[in-house]
Amino acid sequence: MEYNFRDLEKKWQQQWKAAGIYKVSADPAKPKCYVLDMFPYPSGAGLHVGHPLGYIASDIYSRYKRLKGFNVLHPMGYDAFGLPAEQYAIDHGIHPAVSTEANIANFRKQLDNIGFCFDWDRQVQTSDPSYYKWTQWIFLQLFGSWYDRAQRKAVPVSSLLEAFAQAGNEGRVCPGDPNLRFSAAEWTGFDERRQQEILMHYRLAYCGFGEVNWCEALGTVLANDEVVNGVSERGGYPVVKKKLRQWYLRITEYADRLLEGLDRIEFSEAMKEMQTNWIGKSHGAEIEFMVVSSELPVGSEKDADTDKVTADKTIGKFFDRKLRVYTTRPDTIFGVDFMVVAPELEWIPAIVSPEQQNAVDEYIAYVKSRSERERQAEKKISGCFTGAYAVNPFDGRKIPIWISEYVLAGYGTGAIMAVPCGDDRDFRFARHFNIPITNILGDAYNGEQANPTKDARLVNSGFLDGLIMRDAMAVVNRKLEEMGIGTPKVNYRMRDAAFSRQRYWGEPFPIVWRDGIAYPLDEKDLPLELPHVEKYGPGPEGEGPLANVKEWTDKHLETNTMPGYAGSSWYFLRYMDPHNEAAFCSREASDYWGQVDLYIGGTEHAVGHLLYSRMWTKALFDLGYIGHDEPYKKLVNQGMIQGSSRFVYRIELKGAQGSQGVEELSRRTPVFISHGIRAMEGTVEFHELVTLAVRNLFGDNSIEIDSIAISQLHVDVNIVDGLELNTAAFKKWRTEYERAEFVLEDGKYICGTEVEKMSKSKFNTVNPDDLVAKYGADTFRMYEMFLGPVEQSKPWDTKGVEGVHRFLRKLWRLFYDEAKGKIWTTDKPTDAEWKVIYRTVKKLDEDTERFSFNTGVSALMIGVNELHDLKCHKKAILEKLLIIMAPYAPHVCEELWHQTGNTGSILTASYPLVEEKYLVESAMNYPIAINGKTRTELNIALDATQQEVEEMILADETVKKWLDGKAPKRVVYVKNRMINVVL
RNA sequence: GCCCGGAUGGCGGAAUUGGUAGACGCGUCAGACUCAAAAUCUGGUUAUCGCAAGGUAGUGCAGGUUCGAUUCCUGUUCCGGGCACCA
Repeated sequence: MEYNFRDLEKKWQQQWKAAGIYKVSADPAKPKCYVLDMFPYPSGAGLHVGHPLGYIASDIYSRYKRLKGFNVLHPMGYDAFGLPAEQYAIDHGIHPAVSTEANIANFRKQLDNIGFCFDWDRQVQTSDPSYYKWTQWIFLQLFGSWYDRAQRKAVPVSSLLEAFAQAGNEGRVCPGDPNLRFSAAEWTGFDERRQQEILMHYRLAYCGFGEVNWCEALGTVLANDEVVNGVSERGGYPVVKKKLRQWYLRITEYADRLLEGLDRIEFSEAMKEMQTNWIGKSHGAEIEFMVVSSELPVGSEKDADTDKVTADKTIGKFFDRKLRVYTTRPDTIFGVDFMVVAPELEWIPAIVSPEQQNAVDEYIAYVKSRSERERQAEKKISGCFTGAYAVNPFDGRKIPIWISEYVLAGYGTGAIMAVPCGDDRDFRFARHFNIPITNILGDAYNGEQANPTKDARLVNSGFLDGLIMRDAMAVVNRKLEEMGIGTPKVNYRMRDAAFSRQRYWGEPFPIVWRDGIAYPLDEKDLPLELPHVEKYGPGPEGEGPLANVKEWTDKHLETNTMPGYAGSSWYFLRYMDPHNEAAFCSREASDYWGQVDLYIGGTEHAVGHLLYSRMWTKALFDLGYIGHDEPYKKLVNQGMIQGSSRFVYRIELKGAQGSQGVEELSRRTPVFISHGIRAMEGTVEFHELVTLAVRNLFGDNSIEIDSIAISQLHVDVNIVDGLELNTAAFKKWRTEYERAEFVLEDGKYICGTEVEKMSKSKFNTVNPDDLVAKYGADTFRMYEMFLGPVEQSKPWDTKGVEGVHRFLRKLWRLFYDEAKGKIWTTDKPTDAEWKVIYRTVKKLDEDTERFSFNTGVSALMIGVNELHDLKCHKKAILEKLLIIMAPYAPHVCEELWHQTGNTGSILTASYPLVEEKYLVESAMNYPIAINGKTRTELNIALDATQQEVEEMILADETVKKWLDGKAPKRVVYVKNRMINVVL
């Protein structure tokens, strides 16, 4: 009986399906375990070998936990709304719902091939109205709530209405407009419009205005992804910033709780750091400066009594507009040499001097064409003086106000005070524009480099002179507050999340507009279904495609749709109760399943999905809909499987005088040169070699080549073996290469190679289906795990898959022999055999528990090898092996489980317990190092004392040789580890 | 530019807490079986010097801490991911 993986895998997949063995339901008698994958976006390209990496890991863990007696929830679904399907629709006229369905069917087929234990009855699909009904419903909860800073939680907006009517907004700072104050009487006096406007400034989901990438030529808003080098990816048209009405989520209100929550969840330190940096909490001060139109004469600037500047109308005028800056270093205020303001702030024109007008206009136009990324990544320093000055409130010094692209309007107040002696970027800016630098650091500043220290003693700093900078902060802050021109402030780098898209393929907002006021739809009107359209082009004025739908606009429905992350912000809850028509998830279900115990997915979601879903969870918790406020207990980040691209090199020839036909020839007959030959490009040998080869190819010795151009082309990795191109397959790959000729090295065509993102356009994708067909699902699963740690990124290489396949056959041969047939027995195992199996059980248990699947596979290989060496074919031993291996290779283990006379699925077996008595050792081979370098080994009892060890060591020949008659300085003896002799 | 990772033989990787660097697998070399091939089995395989015993170097690079560093610290190079409308 042989290992016929194709038949047995198919057989078990069918039987498992028929038996509904992966169906799971809440069972209070068992401990629960919720294992979740980041659900895929069903792209048209299908699944490539990178996708299943995380799925296999989670599948193994789920099966493992199930064997350990847990009730395991392990669902799967599709994140089905998104831009690619819409773009495909625009290009091909196929409705996104249609292409998405087809893609999902394909994904499902591919996933099923691999033998996952998903409970498909719980599948969710974000684009399904029965699902997005609840996305809309949650949106309405966010719209209907505000964040009460006093209680530190979200509460219904209705609570505001009562409070406002009684006490105005006293004690309820308006997050959207912090300076807003009104009394109860004022509130009741406001009309509906004003009241709604104010409420909007409180809501967790609110409407505001924001800048988008606007492409006039395409008449549409573009994603950052679709903008390359400042122009549209499609067509290369100019892209500018445009202000549009947008929806936002007030995630900034949750900033502190998102930070604190990190202490209670198991994310990697790197992930926590990324989220922490993204939230970017900083302590500092907001300071207000007077703005003046021209320089004040030296010596007249300060009023000695108040330390304030008084206006002198003859030499310049003060503007009404004050300059507010946010700084984390108020202690450096005497070192401020210039101010920098974000170029897009709308009040800039009001302060620009006539002389600077043109320069400023030009600069603003330039910045408008630049993306935020470009602005921050730019190494070249740019900026423009406005002609206006701020006035230092303490010494009256006039400070030039500049605009520069590196300051962003969205952060802090959109303006900074620049202290060149203490900040590197400010320093370089000052140097570049020849702005004089004030030294407030004394010796700590060398004039060559900024010094960002907080520990220097301040000089040139008026009333702060002599103070250590870190101590000076509180002093300045107190003074600023006294003078009423500054307040200590906690700032966050994180901005509110833009929550609307001018697109078709997303969830419609359950919002209707009346007289410019947004009203929520009634819950009973959900879902608000996406209308069917024939055309997917944008609407007028940068609106989404829904603005073209008459029935939609007639009802004054919101024409924006929700972004891709809306559906993924709560899907983990829907899995718990996927068919509930009365609620997004019953409290009973969410209380039972609770947090996701293990979440597996890529780091690319570090600051997007993983923050949004945490916020939604917190909001739902605050409102009492669920009982936990962090969605994920533990997160494991799978590495990205990159593609290993292969290249061929086509040459284009220019003939010398008398060989004009060569160009034509090389156009008609594509000639490819091997990688090693290309590497010689530019040398005389190269030219000669190619000439010779071309003469041979075309049978014409008179050919003279003038110049050779080489173009590098991606070639399908699947027709390359290692680096060697299968030239016959290459000719069949594309009709234009049918007549291709090759210039080989050592008789082979060697391809160039590069590690890149796996993508269809780079022809470096490897389809799991092909591997499963060739080696079986079990081999594929184990091979993906064996590649390396799940967390690590690596380029895909199919090369080692044979080894894993061989291992599975070797396992099979423990049970069946090709010639003899059945060889497994019911004999009683020896101690040595027990030792092997228990050691394997123990190691695999530890490895699986810590997600070290690659070493887990290795442990299984070692176990099987050792059992082979022992010629162990005993059922009692092998059965245990099958159980622990079943999570990794479920099909073959299930088959052998039944072959050895077991009834019932191996899935329901229970995990073997280790009998430690077989593993106890009394001695070990200690490595003996001399000065840290291992020189020999000695077998020493584990309970040996320091003295016994020293005696043994000193008697050893090798040690004696190294000691050379001298006594050792020291003998380091670490029990169970090693012994080091220090000379 | 900013934030976060990573770098170990020809290749993927192992070394879980600072304690034998290279487990396991691929590839490759030699051998066994075979008419032959496949499959399978046995042995070698970091480099270098040496017949060997054994020595020397060695975990991207340069330093440091330590009896001992792939592991900790400082600096640096290259590669990957993210940077707010791809998902």
